Amino acid sequence: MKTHLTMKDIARDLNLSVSTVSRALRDDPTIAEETRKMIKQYAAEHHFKPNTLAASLRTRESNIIGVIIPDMSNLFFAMVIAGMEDEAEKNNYSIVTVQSREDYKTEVKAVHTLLKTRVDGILVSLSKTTTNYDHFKEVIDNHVPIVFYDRICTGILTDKVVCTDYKGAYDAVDYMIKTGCRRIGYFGSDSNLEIAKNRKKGYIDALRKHDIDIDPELIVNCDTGKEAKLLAPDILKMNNPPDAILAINDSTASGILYAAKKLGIKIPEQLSLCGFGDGYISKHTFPSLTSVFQDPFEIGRQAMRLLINKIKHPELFDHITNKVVNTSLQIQESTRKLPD
Amino acid sequence: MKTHLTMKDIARDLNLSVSTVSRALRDDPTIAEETRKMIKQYAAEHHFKPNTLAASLRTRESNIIGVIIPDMSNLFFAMVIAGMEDEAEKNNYSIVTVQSREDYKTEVKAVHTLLKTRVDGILVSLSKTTTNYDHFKEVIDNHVPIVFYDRICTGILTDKVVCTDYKGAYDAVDYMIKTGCRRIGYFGSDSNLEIAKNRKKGYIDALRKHDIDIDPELIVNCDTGKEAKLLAPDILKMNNPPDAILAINDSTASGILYAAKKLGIKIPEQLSLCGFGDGYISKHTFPSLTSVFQDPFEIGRQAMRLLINKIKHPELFDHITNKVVNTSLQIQESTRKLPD
DNA sequence: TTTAACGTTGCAAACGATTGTAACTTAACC
DNA sequence: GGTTAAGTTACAATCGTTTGCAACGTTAAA
Repeated sequence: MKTHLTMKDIARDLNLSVSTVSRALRDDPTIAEETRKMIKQYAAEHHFKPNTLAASLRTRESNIIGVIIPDMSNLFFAMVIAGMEDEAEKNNYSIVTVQSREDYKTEVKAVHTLLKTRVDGILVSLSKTTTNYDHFKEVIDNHVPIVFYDRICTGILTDKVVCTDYKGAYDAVDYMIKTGCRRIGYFGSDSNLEIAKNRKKGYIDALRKHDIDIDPELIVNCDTGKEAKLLAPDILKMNNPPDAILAINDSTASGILYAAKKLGIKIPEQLSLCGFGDGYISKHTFPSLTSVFQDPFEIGRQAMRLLINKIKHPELFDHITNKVVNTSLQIQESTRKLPD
Repeated sequence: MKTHLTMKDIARDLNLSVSTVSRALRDDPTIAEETRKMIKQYAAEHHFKPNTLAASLRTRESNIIGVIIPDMSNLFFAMVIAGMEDEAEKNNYSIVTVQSREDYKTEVKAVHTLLKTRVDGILVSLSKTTTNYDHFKEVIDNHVPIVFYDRICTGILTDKVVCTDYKGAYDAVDYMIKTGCRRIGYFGSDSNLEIAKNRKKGYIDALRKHDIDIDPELIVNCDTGKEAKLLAPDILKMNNPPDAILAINDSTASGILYAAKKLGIKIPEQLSLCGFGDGYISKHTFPSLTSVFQDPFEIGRQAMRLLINKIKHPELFDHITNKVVNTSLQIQESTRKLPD
């Protein structure tokens, strides 16, 4: 291994001390203008790259943010990371990502990996199977700032960034009612995740507001496209079928769409369909899918920004912060039009 | 900042020297069984986490792999990362990801970021706009192992992991011909990426093998769904329209599908359609899309495995390695059936 | 009894930066 | 001329590990 150029080398070549070199490179005003320029030029010419490990060791700051992702191959999360990366880069932070694979034990391990890496802060979205939060308490005990995004943790008091799940679902149902739909179904899971609860609540409250009775037969426990393809036909073939369905995510909506088309049901004439998601699937279906857009990129950005603020200005952010990213109903072809 | 427990603390509490503690924790056989056990137990009980920064500084190994991704919100790459993560974790490596956003300058910056981070190795897929490779030469000059994946670099001699783009395209066209198609079009870009060249070559060679003339009118320079929606109608409405199209990726295929359906063209009766990709979009279209599956997860895994091998056993892997991941034609609903 | 060998542990110097403080030079002031 | 202050730069400790080598006690061989 060829060894890198170090400050020591520069100091020797320029007949200076290491501390002077260090200070010059960090623009310390106590170093004479002339000396500083000389050092910087020498460094640039020789492609000097300061050893961040050594600096981190000394300053106790790694400038690395740890991110825990339930499933990296889920496009929503992939885009969340993209947003985080974007914001991190602007602030001179790197990110290391670890997956929990929707598994509690893996999540615990991920937390320990990040703690060992001495990250300056952690961003995390809960795995579907997590119900115990001791590993997060450990993070807090270690004084490592932590921010939850999207799938937040209610069992513990922390900062979080969520999107308006309740309002998104509410608005979607409200919209479909205004287009004339009356029997509106819901496909979603009964998991313990806040986002699942909130979306369902939005659905129910919208119906209530319009004095429409809730029919339990129209509520299906299902949150993937695969399941939806299997479960949708039953509900679509009933005597009094729904004229609209809100799905907890686009994958599920796409599954319902597929099943409906197989049955010859006309979309949106006979059935309005609305999903929830990152805007990817919804563009590729036919007809394109009306969907509550979540803006994962923005969620990632906001979460990263909040975390960096907490790291850099702990005194200003010593309280719990709750950021909300707006969802927006993106009306496309799978829902009826509003009457003029 | 509360300070962490260090080896020094353990040594003091146990009346030993730091070196003994260090050796014991790394299972050095020169440390007496009994002492070792005692130290390990104490460390475990007190949740000791060795400071990897210090260790890295000393050993000059960071156990971090740098990954450069053209676009993290592209599901294909998201899944590649998932595969890398999987393999890295098994070998006790972490990964830090940086995006190039398909931009040459950003890519150069990304390389420097990783070099500064003192990663043990780099995995990279070229941005669409990169034509100069000096930044990669710099990596090699710094003796940092580098492996290209998917979008490889031919301007420089390095290890790489690719999938069988040529064969994938060839087989797809061959299959469509066997189902009776004769006028087969191609939607793809003329970029300088190897994958683009190889897919087009596969398409052309398959036609040649069956003595079908190549009609330049059926070849469209286009590689996104958006463009395809705009460009496809022209070719579909010509007097002598294609009866099949191979698209360079699923997004493009999905765009063509959309346009065809708008025009009332029956899929696959009037037009067979085949894409190329990670198997995600192709499941969500209607009809579902026949597509050359690339297995991004496997590509990521293989690339990571190769890189780690080069890092750990440089003497065994001092030659250029070229790994190939097989593609497979996934026949779904958008292509005609083979005659019995 | 001496010596060699072995099994264990400790000493101290790295790794490459950061930073409080000391030391030096020069100019300015009384 | 002596004192002081400002402006520069150097010294040395430090961050928490790793690791070559020295040193120790014990046992076995000579």
